[in-house]
Amino acid sequence: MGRPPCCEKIGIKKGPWTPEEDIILVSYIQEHGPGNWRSVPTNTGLLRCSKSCRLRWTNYLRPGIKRGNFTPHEEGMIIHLQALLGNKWASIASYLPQRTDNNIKNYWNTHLKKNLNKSESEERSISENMALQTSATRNTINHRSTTYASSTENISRLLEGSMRASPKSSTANFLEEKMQKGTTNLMDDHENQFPCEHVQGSWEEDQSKTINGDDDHGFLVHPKESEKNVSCDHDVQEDGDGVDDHHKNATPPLTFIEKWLLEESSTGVQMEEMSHLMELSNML
DNA sequence: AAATACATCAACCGCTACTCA
DNA sequence: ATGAGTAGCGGTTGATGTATT
Repeated sequence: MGRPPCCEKIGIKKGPWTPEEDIILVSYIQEHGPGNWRSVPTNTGLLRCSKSCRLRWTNYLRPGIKRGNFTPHEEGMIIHLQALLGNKWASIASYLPQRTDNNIKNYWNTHLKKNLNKSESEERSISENMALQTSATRNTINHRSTTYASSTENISRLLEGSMRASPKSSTANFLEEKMQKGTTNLMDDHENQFPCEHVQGSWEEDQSKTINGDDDHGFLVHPKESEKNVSCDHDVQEDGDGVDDHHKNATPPLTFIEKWLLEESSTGVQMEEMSHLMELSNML
């Protein structure tokens, strides 16, 4: 028979989220943690379906999301993981915890796929392709310098706007209070309030490590700073999703991957990634 | 300066997987 | 064992911004 989609309910709003809605959602998740999305619209009064709330959080508001330019290394990771895993964007995203699956998917479709096809037609080697793609893509995206480093930044910005525009809501007060207390670093709260077992997916675990690590706390990291942490602490969770039957179709050029990773691994970070990739390749 | 084409990405849709009663 | 409900994933669309003519 089939259940009607939740979004077909009357009165459910669609389209772009407003700053006010973002604030409400963020403050609710601050209080209750992500999960139980069904109850979010009910408890917040948001005229959005649970799905939309979840997507908004995971793709945009979630702490630790890095926006803007993909680094050459990230590009390389995506290209090779795509070759390895196919269009398993969520799995690929688990290797790049600061990027969302949606983000990676978009980037692949708009930049990498195109360049890859072009390159393939020129019958170049994969490593040569990577160099080409890297420089080409950098040229393409450099004009877009909107590095939207963290969701706190987003929220504080929109908060500023909404506070100027409208009388303070209780949620706005809640957030502003946090900011003024110097705990703009919502991630501290996030850590306190979202213990790892509460959060789902691989990101949160990766993220909690990233957040706990070093001196920056993930949330208010300067874009440049956060870039330094790209692909650090990739404690990839093999939750089964990452390695599935899709791989059977893939014939990954593992030697290239290994070679590339070795070449790239001057930072040492990639060694860990490589070991994960090797694990994957062993399972194929 | 205006019109048009192109690029980007947030958000939606529909499907599958998973959980639980 | 089964079916309903929910979460998550991947493909696609549409709004918006930017470049080009």
